[in-house]
Amino acid sequence: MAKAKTPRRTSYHHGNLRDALIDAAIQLVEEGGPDNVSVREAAKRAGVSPGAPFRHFQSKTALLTAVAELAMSRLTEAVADALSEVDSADPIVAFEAIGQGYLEWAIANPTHFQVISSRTLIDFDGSDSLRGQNEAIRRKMIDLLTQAQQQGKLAANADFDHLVLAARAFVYGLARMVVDGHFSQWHPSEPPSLALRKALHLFISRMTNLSEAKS
Amino acid sequence: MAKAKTPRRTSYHHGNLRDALIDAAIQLVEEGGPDNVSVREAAKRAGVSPGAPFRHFQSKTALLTAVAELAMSRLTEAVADALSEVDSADPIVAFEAIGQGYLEWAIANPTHFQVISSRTLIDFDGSDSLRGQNEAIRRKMIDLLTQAQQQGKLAANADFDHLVLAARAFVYGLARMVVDGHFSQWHPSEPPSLALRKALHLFISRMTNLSEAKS
DNA sequence: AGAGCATGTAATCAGTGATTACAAATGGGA
DNA sequence: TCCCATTTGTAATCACTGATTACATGCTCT
Repeated sequence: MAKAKTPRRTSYHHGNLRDALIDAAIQLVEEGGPDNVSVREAAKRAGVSPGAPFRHFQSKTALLTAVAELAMSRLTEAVADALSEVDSADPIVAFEAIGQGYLEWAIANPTHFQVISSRTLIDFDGSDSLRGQNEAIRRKMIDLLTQAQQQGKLAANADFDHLVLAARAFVYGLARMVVDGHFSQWHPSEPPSLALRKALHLFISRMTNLSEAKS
Repeated sequence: MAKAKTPRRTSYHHGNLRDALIDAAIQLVEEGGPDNVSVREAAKRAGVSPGAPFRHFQSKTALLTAVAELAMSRLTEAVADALSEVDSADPIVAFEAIGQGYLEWAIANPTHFQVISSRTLIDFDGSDSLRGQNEAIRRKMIDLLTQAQQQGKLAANADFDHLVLAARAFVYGLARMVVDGHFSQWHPSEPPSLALRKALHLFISRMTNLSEAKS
């Protein structure tokens, strides 16, 4: 899938430098995290001079933003896959599946997750793609909660905004704790990923059942 | 409180360079976040040559780790203050207060929060102070849950580890969403901090009440 | 074929973390 | 009191980074 690493090139022009740079940047991200990416190294791997990338990306941030857009697409796919594998009609099960899919993707692709959730490495707000895909997931969550409520599986006065906020914060927090290395020494005998799944299920079942929280 | 910014110095030796460097680094962190810190600039502000800091800190990471240790102490204080202001004997109220204190401190000191929760800028695992203070908070949470259970305010079979994990992930997630700028455009009319408080309260009351989650 | 534009190069800049050889000051022991 | 070892800071330097500029090349369209 990836282009040949050898930067052999016969013509003066590269032909597809933009994509080659993104590929190289992804490779660098996978090798050593976002901090491992340098424009020069990406240029070198594309077999091109250090200044060339700036014809295609205004800044390092722009290059990493392009990487983030690809990564975000993969995350969206992962979430969609997780949803499509749910064989229950229960919207709350689907809701949990989103969290599962998100979490599993983040753990399987920690460096990419770091890229898309950073706001210093990339220009999130400046990318319609990033904002759009993020918002799409959020809207899907609200849809599912709405369905759940219509099916009488959620308190009639449930506050969707707070519920979705809580769910997002929870899953995001779990993912970041993993990615940020907060589980580097993990004493409970249980493997981390299992603990995460259980914690997620605990969270979902507690937060969404009909019993009402006292204000 | 801070030393004079003017690096006027009469003697060859600085006298207190180590502390001055930490002060300068804190100042830089407050001005523009962790990425704004450079050893050279800290040295300049301390009125000293670019190489001098390396007599006191093996690396930039070591300097930022020292900053993190101070920041973590402040966080510990903030949490302790929040706890001492609780005038209820209910351990679950105290439990929520820890979350509140943590969250408020993180929001009030976003850049310091970034420093202590990073694992690339600082050497967390290598600092007894950081690990210790972190663990102390975690243990306090478990103590409170134990009390709650003894007072019959928690399910008899509540899984403390998963509950504490969930609570930490939730609060950490909220804090990071704020710090990472995930609320830069916030559509609901409600101010973010209020929404966070409500979400936290929702979380605590749902997760800790006697009703049992179905496995 | 030639004009114009997109693309890549070379040279250069300022800033970074880090290391080294050297110089200055401090303080304890004779 | 004096001297010398240790601590502490300096100066020079290295390799690397993101970024900009002036220039060279080659593709494409009329």
